[in-house]
Amino acid sequence: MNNTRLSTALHILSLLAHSEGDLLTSEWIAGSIGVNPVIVRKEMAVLKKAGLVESLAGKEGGTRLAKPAQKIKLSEVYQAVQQATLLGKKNLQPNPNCPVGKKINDQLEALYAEAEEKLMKFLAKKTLAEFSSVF
Amino acid sequence: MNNTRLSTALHILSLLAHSEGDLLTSEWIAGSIGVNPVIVRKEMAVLKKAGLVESLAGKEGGTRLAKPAQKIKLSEVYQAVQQATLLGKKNLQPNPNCPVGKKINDQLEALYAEAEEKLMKFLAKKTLAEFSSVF
DNA sequence: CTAATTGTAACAAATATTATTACATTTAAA
DNA sequence: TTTAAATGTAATAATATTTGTTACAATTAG
Repeated sequence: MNNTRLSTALHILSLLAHSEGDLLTSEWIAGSIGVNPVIVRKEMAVLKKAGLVESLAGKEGGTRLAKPAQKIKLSEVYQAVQQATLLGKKNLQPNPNCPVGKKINDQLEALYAEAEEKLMKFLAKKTLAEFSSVF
Repeated sequence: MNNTRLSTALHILSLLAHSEGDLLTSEWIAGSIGVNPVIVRKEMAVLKKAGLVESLAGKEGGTRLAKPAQKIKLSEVYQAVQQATLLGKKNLQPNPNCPVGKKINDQLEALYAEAEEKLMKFLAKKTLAEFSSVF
């Protein structure tokens, strides 16, 4: 995760959690994060697909949480934005004629999956409500 | 971690764990991984700094583990190769005039640090010996 | 109607990662 | 003592990923 996707998503969701159900525009949110509004809208598309937010188009439109902040687990947020695996890419071209090369990726996959599972359990214990309660 | 650094490091270390203390050359290791020998030597420099391997220069030179595979924890390997934080970068330019923007990075930092700590405890329970026992 | 907004595609710019070349240095062995 | 085989590392190039931008169609309240 050498990117800002999770940070951006949590920032967006924290703002929405504090908006009391009011619709916030991508432009307004972008101003708080310090990024381009299109970045926000793209991230919104991802959060929307995951059922975390809902948007209304058109004048006076905007976005709000699709369910209470108490019911949004941080694991859901992570899974929505996640692309690459937590611990990295596997090896791309291991040599199948080498006993290690032949099996390394299975072994890495197992390790990485287990690590990710542990992380999910950790994040599942935390809610957006808790995370954003300090603001 | 959208890179292959940990995978490469674990591949290298697994080969060394199976070499019975024999010195392996970066060229040979590179052939098993399927990357350029210089990539291996660069990663070696990192593992060496962490005290996990030792190298001998010159003809008939190469690299071997600096301590038994039973004593190398995967958390040590992770910490040696890690650059970015586990869950990503913080927001770069949050708006300090916004209550959320002002504190978001502290909050993200706390969350990310906790997640990383959990991961370290998980990886500290695993050794290179276990990881490479299947080869 | 009109103005404000979302949604998204297409493209550009910036950054990060991986690969390559080159060569100085080291060292065993012929 | 010379040579060949290594490491170590700097410099640079090539790729891939991430982030930013522009443009515009579609939607909708007023």
